[in-house]
Amino acid sequence: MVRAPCCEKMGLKKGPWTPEEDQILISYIQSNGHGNWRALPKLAGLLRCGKSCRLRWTNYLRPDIKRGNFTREEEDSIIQLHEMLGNRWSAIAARLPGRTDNEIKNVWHTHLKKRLKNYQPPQSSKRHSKNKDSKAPCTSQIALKSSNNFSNIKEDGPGLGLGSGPNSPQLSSSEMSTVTADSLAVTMGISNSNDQMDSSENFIPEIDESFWTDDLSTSGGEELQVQFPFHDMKQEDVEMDVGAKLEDDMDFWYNVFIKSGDLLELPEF
DNA sequence: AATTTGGTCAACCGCCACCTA
DNA sequence: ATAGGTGGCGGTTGACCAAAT
Repeated sequence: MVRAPCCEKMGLKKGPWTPEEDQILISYIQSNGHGNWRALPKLAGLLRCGKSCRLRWTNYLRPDIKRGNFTREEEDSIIQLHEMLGNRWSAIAARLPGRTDNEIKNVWHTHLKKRLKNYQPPQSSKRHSKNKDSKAPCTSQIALKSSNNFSNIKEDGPGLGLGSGPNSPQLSSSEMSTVTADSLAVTMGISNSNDQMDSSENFIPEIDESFWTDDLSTSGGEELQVQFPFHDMKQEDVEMDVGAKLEDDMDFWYNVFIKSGDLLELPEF
């Protein structure tokens, strides 16, 4: 298939938008809507390609866009959502009213990655050596703070919302599809089995797309254990949260038990 | 004061999925 | 079934600015 040319035509302007162009675009969309982005610039009298117009509108001119710095709460939400969704910026943006995927992506790369990087576990911690790869997710404190939320976030389509991101629960997709429980009983625990984390660099298993399922009902009484790693937390924080002293050879995971047949309340977005 | 370095963010690029004929 | 058109997405770039040297 031959790709349609975009912005290749000579005479189409590129680069920053001027206030005049903005005004033209706003006026046109306000009175005509944006039925066809490709046709829009010509109809509106703009020397831009449709793609550029759409981007400008969705990322900057849309009336419902919230300008200004991100609050701490918003940043926390982004971290948490990124933990679950990975680099799916549009999915993250859909959960943050008034924020665009581009904006969130920028904030992630400029602020939040740094913020998380600074969150180093103590050198003496055993898990530290296991997590030498900086690419490994390091936002497990979010799971600690809000493990209940993990079970209640709805994906684009119906599903458990336990996340297909890099730090997703340890479930095979086949297991997951049968455990579309209606509710979660979230418990917390510590595992001291070293086989939770193998010695490979990326010990968090990947979950493929089939992880997500439309099947929200299930019968049977099986109980499935889902584990959230929080290997980057400071040991003392984990101990405080758990309310117990941790042994040196313990790995740091939350155990979440899903009981099928119960009711899972999904938030509305 | 001039230059370099680093951070920020708007915009672009290329790919992909979906829809329609 | 296939080609072409379109919108959407994520990665990347580059202009701009402020701080550091």
